[in-house]
Amino acid sequence: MNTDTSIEAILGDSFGYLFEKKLLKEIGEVGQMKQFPAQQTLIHIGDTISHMPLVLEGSIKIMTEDKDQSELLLYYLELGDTCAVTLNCCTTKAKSSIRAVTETETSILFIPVSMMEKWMIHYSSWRAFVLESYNSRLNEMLLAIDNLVFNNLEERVYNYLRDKAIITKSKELVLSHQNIADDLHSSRVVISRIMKKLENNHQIKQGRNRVELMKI
DNA sequence: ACATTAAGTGATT
DNA sequence: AATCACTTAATGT
Repeated sequence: MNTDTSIEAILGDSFGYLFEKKLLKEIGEVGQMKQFPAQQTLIHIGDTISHMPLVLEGSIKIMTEDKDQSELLLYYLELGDTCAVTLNCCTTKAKSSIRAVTETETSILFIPVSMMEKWMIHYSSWRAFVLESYNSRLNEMLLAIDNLVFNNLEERVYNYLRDKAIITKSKELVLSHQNIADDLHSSRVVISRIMKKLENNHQIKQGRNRVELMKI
């Protein structure tokens, strides 16, 4: 899982159908593979980004943060994803406007910005990948905004739990009401009441620091 | 046994 | 829906 040969293997599996062999080889040569445990902050707001991440394993939570440290979840990055906001930061040398935290154990391949500019010019498959990725990130954000504006908190909480279950590939989640409140920019008390409701409607079962989804 | 942290509840805005 | 103040329950030392 951390030898050079398996970087190639993972690359082939995840991106083989996307990129030509020559580009895959360059990615393998230039990319730095790194592993992170769950719940590790990778990018703080205000950080300057020098490398672009390609997610090979696990998932990453992308969120905004305001002055009082309260957060709002924007979207998740999963296998084969890259961060659109980072793409922007890379090309314009701007500072990060988001925070990135690993949600599960994660393997990431870091690619220097200089390389990605070169590839944009020389590989149409790379260009297509970057544009596609930018597009799907934008769509996910639109969904998140839609959810935020048009759904009540109860639906937002349920959607949040469902998404989390999908990402961790488990119906049993380990998290506190406070965690949910932070991600959804709400308060613990309110979440507790909503969770009670969901439990009474047999949509979830819950205990201290754990939630089980009944349907998926 | 005691302290700490998570979750539940009624009242108020 | 948020905040406060307080209770109850679960866990760690």
